[in-house]
Amino acid sequence: MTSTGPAGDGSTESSTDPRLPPVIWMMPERPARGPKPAHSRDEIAAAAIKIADGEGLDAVTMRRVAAEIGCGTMTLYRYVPTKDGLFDLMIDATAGEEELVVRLPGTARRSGPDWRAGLRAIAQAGRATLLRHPWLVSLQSGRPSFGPNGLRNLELGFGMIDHLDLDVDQMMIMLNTVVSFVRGAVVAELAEQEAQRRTGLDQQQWQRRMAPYVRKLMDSGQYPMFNRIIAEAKLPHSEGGADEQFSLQLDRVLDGLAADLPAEPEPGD
Amino acid sequence: MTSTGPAGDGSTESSTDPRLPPVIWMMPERPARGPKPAHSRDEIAAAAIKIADGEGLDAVTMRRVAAEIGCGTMTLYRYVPTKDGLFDLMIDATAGEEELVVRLPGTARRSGPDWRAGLRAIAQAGRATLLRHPWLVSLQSGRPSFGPNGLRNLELGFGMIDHLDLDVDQMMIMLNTVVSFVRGAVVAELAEQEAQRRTGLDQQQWQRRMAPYVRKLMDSGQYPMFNRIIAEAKLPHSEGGADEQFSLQLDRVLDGLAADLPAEPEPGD
DNA sequence: CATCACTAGGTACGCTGTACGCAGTTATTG
DNA sequence: CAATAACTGCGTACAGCGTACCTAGTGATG
Repeated sequence: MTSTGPAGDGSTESSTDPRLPPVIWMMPERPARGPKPAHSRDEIAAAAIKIADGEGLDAVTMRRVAAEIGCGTMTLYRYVPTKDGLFDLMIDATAGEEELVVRLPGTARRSGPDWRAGLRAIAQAGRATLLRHPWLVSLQSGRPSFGPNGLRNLELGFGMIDHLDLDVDQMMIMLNTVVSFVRGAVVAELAEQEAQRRTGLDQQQWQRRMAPYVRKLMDSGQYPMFNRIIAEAKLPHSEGGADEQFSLQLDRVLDGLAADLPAEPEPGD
Repeated sequence: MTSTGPAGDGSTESSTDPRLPPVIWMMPERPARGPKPAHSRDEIAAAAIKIADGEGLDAVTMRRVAAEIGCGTMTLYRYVPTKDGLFDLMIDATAGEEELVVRLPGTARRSGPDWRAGLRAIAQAGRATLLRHPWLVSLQSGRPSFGPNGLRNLELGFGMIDHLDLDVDQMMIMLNTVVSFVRGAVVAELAEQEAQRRTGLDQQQWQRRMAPYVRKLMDSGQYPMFNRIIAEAKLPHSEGGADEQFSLQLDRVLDGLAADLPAEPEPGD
């Protein structure tokens, strides 16, 4: 029933069970001895990302990635312990794309960078990355990223608010709120185009397929709000509007965070 | 290279291409003629959800679901056009779990329900559902839900803020901000346990596998913030604390939304 | 009762992730 | 310098996936 395995409940558990796939970041990129690997993690991640960007996450198969970098399928397993390890590589590579060196002049609280501008930069960079790589959301949902680039970003993020003298839990709340909002907002933005990618349809075809259903719903008269949305909503159709809408919503979230900070010392001299 | 198919670029596009998988909600649940189907959509969705809850989304295969309801594998395709259609059924079934009939006494703005309490109820219900079904996030990322239950919730949501006399775009911004935040927040909450589910490990095993890597990172001295998080953070370990933290963050988001509303007419008589 | 649209389900195909084993290559060691 | 051990590269093979296609049975309608 449970289908977890035929036997072996693993009664004797050593500290590091060799049966478990290892964390990829624990393995050295260059072997201590033996020939130099023909490929690098960056190259592999770039190839996988290129495929995912162009053909969707489902197109990222071990065979496909191996072909992309020009090696045998099983050779890939010399670089990556499992397919999830490949995903870890992709996640961390996208984390490396974000340029978060927003070392702004610290003017506001205490002495330090402008935390609001810092979080804003994190949010904008995160949104840009997620929009550039629509598949990232589904990968990030379900695995914390502890690769070198992810860790660097984490350090930068906490550095943005370090001078506020909050305890770690409060800092995590601030950052998590922003990151959560960004992820959720991008999910909404991507919902349409991601759906059409999964089914392999372009915008025209997707609308063509949905149109009869949408019309049926509107004619039923049961969904007045839905009718208004279809008839009146301008948001989903304007391209540049999304940036502005995101920015506005982000300001609301930052307002909320600012209101939750302990009373700011009087700025006046 | 593209491997999209051997031939047939589909040059002649009729208005409704029969090659496209149909929208499941367009197909009648009961056939007009012929024998009554042995199973219902609700039953199939419930079976799939049960499997996903218990064994993870990867365990939801057509064969497995068919076995669960006691029919042949291909029989399932009599009820569902494709596996994505099964996912649509699961999504809408979870939408049906949410009890949003929070018809509160309208006291605040104009005459209507308390929009803040309404959005709060939506957020709490959404979070509860997502926590009850960890796999839901990855399904929702990438497909808008237009099933009957989803539409009902959409109508209820817009109904919560209808009396505020906003235009449709502004209403969508409000609702999307809340929904986005909820989804993102739950993703953060679920990250840990979802990761361990994907790899089939329990909390103990996951920590055991990560422990050497975490220790290495801490000993490297390169990540001071990471060190502080591991050493000082109490949040991830306290169970009931998550509810409270979510509630606090949600209040921040709602504060931001309230601040963005047009000036409220003076409540004083 | 005959008809025929429908349901149920078996078989088969191309695809996936990956376990395993073998040959070739190179940094270290005697 | 030669031997060795550790490593890379990769072909084969297998179980499991989604699902196209086909056959047989069934029950409401005429």
